[in-house]
Amino acid sequence: MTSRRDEVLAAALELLDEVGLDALTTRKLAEKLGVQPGALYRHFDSKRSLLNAMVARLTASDEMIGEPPADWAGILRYAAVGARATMLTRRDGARLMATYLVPADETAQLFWHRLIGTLTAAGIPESDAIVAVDTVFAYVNGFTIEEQARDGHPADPERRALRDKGFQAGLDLIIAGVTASRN
Amino acid sequence: MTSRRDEVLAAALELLDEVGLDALTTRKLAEKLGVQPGALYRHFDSKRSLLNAMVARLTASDEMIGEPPADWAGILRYAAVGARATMLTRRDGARLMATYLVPADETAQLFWHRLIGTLTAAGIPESDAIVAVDTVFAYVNGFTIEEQARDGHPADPERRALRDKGFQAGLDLIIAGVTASRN
DNA sequence: ACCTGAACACCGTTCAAGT
DNA sequence: ACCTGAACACCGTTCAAGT
Repeated sequence: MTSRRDEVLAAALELLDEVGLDALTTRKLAEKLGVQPGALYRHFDSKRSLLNAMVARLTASDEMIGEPPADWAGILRYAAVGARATMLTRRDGARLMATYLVPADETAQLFWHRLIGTLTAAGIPESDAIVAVDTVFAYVNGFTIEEQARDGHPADPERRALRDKGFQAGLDLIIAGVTASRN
Repeated sequence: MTSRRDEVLAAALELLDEVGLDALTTRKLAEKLGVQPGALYRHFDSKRSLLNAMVARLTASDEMIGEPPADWAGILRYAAVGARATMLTRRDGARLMATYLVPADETAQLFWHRLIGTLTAAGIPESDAIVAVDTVFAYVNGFTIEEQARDGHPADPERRALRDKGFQAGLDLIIAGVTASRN
């Protein structure tokens, strides 16, 4: 049931963890699959489309742990923590997702709209909700790209715990800003 | 008085604007300089060290326009706007700076410490000041990397004005969060 | 449907040798 | 001090041909 394309994708994600985004080459991927470099182009138009597919795969398997909270602040925090967790599942995951997430991605669009909807339903004006969501995700991207560049993969658990604390603190700051701007 | 090294650096920054970070190759740079590819290695150890030097050059010419404000919120805003302005001077400037800023860079270290000092002098506890500064710069990086990936270079003036407004709104949100967390 | 073989136009980097 | 010439081990991608 798993297509050859899916197997290639799985191998590509494994290779990403092994060598990192900058050293992820189509030729190494072909070697890992026991195949000639050109054979990959039966499954993907280009390296870029391969990387786009890897991102789609990551965001799709974006299983959130635990139940989503009911209040808007909890939901926003939950979404941010979930996005960061997805990025941290793979070496250079944040840079990969920031660079190769296709803007017209349905799942991402839907996700964004639902978040905005949640905040407006809680009484936040739509323009404020958009600013809040965009700010939070710019922060998540910036924070996690820098984190993975500095710490490598996998980061040792102590450093990870420290980064988690720093991330939460910044996230809380932004959420406090949203609350403050509401009055 | 300008060393050959400086000329190479200037050509590299020109080339960056012309082709973008991903297409910036040592061979194109050599051609632009009318020189064989190998000749560059008299001036730089590697492509990476070239890119590091380009970042250092950008951050050094980080002339701030106008006088810095006196209040901590103004100074934080001023620093964030200045960092973004520097990134926007070159195509892919944000990604370049996020990827190739050497962590031990003296200028960057000093800049960071002075900012923290300003906030603590204004009565903000040091741990809060660190969170505030780190959050703001993660935001600046994340926002501007995404902006340049989407808009290209140079961005047309209308889009730029729109991005500026969005950026300011997010920045104000974070600063409101710092203020709120102070009480 | 999937892969091979072979090629094409590129990369970053090294190093002896020239001026 | 700066550059040439030539090489080495790589890249992404195409395409006819095989099974």
